[in-house]
Amino acid sequence: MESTSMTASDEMLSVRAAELYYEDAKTQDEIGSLLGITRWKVGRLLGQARDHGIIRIEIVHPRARRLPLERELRERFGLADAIVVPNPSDASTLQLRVAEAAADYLQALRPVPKTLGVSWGRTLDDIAAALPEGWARGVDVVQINGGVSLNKRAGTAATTAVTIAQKGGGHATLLPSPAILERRETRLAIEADRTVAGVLERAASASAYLYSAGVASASSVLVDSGYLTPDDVAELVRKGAVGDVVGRYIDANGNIVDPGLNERTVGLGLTQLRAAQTSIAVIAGEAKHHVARAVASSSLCTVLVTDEATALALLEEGRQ
Amino acid sequence: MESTSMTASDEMLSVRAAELYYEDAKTQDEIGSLLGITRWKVGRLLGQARDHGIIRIEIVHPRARRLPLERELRERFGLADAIVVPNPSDASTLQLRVAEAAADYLQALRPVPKTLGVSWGRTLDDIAAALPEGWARGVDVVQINGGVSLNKRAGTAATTAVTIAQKGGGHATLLPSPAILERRETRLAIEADRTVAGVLERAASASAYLYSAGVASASSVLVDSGYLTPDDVAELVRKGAVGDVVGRYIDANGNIVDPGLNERTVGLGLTQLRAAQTSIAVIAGEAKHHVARAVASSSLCTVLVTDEATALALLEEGRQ
DNA sequence: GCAGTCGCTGCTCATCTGAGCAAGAGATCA
DNA sequence: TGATCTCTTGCTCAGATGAGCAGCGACTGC
Repeated sequence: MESTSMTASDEMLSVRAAELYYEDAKTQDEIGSLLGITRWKVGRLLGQARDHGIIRIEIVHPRARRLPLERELRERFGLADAIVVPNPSDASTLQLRVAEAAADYLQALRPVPKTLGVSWGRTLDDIAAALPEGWARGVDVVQINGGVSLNKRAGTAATTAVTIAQKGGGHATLLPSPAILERRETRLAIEADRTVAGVLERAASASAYLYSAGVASASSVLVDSGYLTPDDVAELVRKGAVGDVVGRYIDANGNIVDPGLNERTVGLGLTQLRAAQTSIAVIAGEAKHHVARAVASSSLCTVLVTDEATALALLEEGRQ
Repeated sequence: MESTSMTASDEMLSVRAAELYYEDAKTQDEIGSLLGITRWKVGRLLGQARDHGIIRIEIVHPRARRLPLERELRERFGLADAIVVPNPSDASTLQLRVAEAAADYLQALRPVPKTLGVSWGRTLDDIAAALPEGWARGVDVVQINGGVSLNKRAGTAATTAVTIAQKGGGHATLLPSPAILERRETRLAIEADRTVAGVLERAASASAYLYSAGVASASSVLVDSGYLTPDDVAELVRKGAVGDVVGRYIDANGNIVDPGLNERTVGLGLTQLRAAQTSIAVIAGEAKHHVARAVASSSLCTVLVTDEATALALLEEGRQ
């Protein structure tokens, strides 16, 4: 991306050449004689036109991706991989598109994970639905954070994990515990329980993780599920929370906001998540820009699946 | 533009190939081994992607043109040439862009016209302004329809012609007559006058014409100039008028709407205009779609300079 | 079951295109 | 003015690409 400025006449020639080349499918040679210049000059003009952004090439397809952005994300945040899908004109389908992309990625992931640790939530549901039957041959699934149990959506978390496992030809191991308990001691006690301890152990040794992130707001699933009150969340936000990852609230730097609350939360810890070989975060949408930044910049994930607008927002800051 | 449908898997491959080719600048060979297919298959997938409109290439530049649309216009309406400029995001600059394009075209017109017949109006003013000093060496300009004289913009018509002539190194011949007279006899009398007759003769023998078209509405320049009342125009519209060309109102088929009025109008007749070797109509903007269609489809011009939206509207009807 | 047809595949070959290089045209400075 | 430097230009050459063709398999109708 050179920023060499062009003379006005060269700019006009560039435009004419670009039109003849891309819209009229003429060869550079033909364009040369048409414009009275050599074919090499035409090639250079086209190059300049590309550099100056005069020629815009877009791939219009719901399943398209944005490779240049993916590369930038990888480089900027030191990710192993990044998946960026274009924002659909209809914003309501965005979550679906991203889920599809995540499902695609999961299916193509090599080496195929033996055990996949998953969180739960709306996004994970969508991914589970988007995965095709037989997306893998024998992938076991284990929940990495406590499930929903006390609200209307009871069972959803379980369904998600089971669906992913079934379609992947493996078994699901559920974490039979609330997401957040009222006292630290209770959490220690339940984690000491043989069943729960076994699941957590499995979770800790999973070969890959798949999770999403929530926004720190009153509409969070954790509030919805009754684990937290809107006031609790407001307090967390006051302390700097931008969102939650596997049930744990983090600030813009990816640090735990409320250690006390963290101590009452059941499931894989952020440290374990950070140590993972492969951890896929699926985070998309206007509201999640902040959490996405926190996750990406604090090494909480090795792979980020997101949308173009979020990717641009992440790359915006600190671009010279 | 083939309409061959693709299988879902080929479509996905097309998209991936297009991304790798256009966004990642990989060779078809590399893409082939990456996707596990031969490079020829990659080439074909890219071809299909282009055919299906998955790959959208746009040239982003105020002076850009839309060559494929120009070709379609030429073919559909049997034009000698067509110039289509992209619609700017800021609609207020559209007239300026089109005027620039018309000026460019005029400057590049070969053979260089010895005498150029021009009408007057806002669009012609803009073109005159857009023409660079010395756009031609010795092009004489002659007005082809009666000028504005009785309104605030008096003199504009003259200025337009003079400017074009001066910048082209030639002289301007003005038509010293009102656009529309009150009685047919007066028109005959004034046209019989030696001065006027001489100008009209010159106008009739011009080697090229440049004119715009007006919309049939109360905001027309002819109303503005006091030649017609809003009621007159309303009546014309009732009779089927879509707009005016060199002061003469035509219907959707390019026919004179009111023969009586036509008989009172001074200047080149539509028949003469239709017989011209080169007649350049510059018509752009939402409001002028109907006149543009009438002009293009009734052979009133051999060259049409317009904007993308208008071109699309013209091509829309009767597309199978 | 079998010939005919159609569409896809991989190939050859000619053409197109970009990287890199040497020469020339200006610009700059002493 | 002359020397030097920089930017542009036209070129060579190798690699990339598209057109066209023969072979293959699948499907169809008898």
